[in-house]
Amino acid sequence: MLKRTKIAQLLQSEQTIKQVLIKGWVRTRRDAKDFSFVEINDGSCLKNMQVIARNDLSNYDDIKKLTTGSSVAVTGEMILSQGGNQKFEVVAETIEIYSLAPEDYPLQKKKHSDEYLRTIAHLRPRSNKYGAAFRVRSELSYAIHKFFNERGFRYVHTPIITGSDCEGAGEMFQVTTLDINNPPRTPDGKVDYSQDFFGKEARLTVSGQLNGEMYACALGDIYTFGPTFRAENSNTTRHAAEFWMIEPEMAFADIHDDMDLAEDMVKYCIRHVMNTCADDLALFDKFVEPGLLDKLNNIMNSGFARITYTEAIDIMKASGKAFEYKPEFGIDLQTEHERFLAEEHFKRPVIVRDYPKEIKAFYMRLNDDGRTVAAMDVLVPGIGELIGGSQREERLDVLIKRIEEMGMTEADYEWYLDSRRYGSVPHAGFGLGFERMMMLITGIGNIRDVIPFPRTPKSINF
RNA sequence: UCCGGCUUAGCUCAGCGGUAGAGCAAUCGGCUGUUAACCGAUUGGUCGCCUGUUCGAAUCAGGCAGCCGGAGCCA
Repeated sequence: MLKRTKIAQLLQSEQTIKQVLIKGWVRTRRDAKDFSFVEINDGSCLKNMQVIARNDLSNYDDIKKLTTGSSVAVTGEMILSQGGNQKFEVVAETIEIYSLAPEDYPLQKKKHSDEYLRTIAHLRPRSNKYGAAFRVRSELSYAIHKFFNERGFRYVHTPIITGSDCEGAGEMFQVTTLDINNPPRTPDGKVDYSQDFFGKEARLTVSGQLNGEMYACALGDIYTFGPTFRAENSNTTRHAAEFWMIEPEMAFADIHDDMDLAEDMVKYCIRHVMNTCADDLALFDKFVEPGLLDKLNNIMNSGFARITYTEAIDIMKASGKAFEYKPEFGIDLQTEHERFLAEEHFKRPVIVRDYPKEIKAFYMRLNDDGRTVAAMDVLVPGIGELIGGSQREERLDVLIKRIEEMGMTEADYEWYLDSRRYGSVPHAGFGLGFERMMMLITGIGNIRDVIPFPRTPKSINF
């Protein structure tokens, strides 16, 4: 019994093969005089296998009806192709038709707009561009795990549902089994969450960081890699309500170790994808972002610029450039500032650190100057903020003071503060938006096009 | 959430007051070791929804919805 071989594997062959079995979907068919060319794609790689279907095949009449999108199994000999565009082709001995795609198959043999393909997100991975994107997504995921695993980081699964409404990273989705049309009430008229599934309010996580810190303070170096949710009404090309985030956390590490890790990880991931998805990246370089490969090589081979927030402000002031938001110490860096630094001034990724404490989260370590914290953001050309991280405040008294300063409730963080009560150590970590790295590596400009089924405000199809 | 733009055939768009057009796709036929082949023919739309102005609205006005881009929030 002949076993199926994937096209990606066949195309790596050094020589012709007497008998092969391939299975896939018809991309296009062209008739010649005594035979038909059928291009098969099985998703294993960008390239198709050209199949020669001669008119002496018993079901040739049916083969002539094969339309784009139809599914087939083909046996035959893989020979060197006479045509110039492919090394091999398969001369069919049998073609079994699984299913003919009717004429209303939505993917035509032509270029479609990304907006249209988004409306058929369930079929778009069958197109060249999206097939490539989601092969890259898979390889990039693997690269993340491989990078951390090779460095002795442990993979920690932090909860998706959280009872804490104070993870400090934005609006959260509520999770409840109560009947929202008729919820139980307490005597004073409020919703009685003691009767809800968890006995209290529950939400989808916006970050696993606080949990991750606990595990770093036990296992040493850890990372999380999982789905994250934000109920922000953000309508941009860089935000989604559901996205995947990578959050490493290192015990016995400071802000400089953190920056080293971030830079090493980005370079490692790019290298891995360039090595494993060369054809797919070539497509992006040709059709999506001309110059992409040069950009990626530049990122891999150049050191990331590293400056302090104060230096960044000075650079922008000295540039003479007219910014809409005037650079002054104390302002948050706007999109235009990030783009200026990464794209115009340094022309490569930049890591900015030591931000004013007022514009950063409570858990970031207070610097000796008393007015900045050991936070760092990695800004990349075209994307803006790819990574946000910090050295964490490990001093219990300073941390409690920061919680008070920011008007937060200490009682909500008792379990978190335990890590500072018992064997507290310097530690640091960061958060990386997985889809943002996908955009960086593929050149695809919209986050909706690097997630299989994107969830954004007013949109939850499929 | 704010600002701007768009919504006409399956797709991409033109038409911008007088009752709808192109290219591509699809279908049919022809030609051909072809390369998202080529040539010919055919099919295909209550012009996003609601209200109004007008003798007459795809076209003008108002409202709504959806989509796109930018900004904010951030990953």
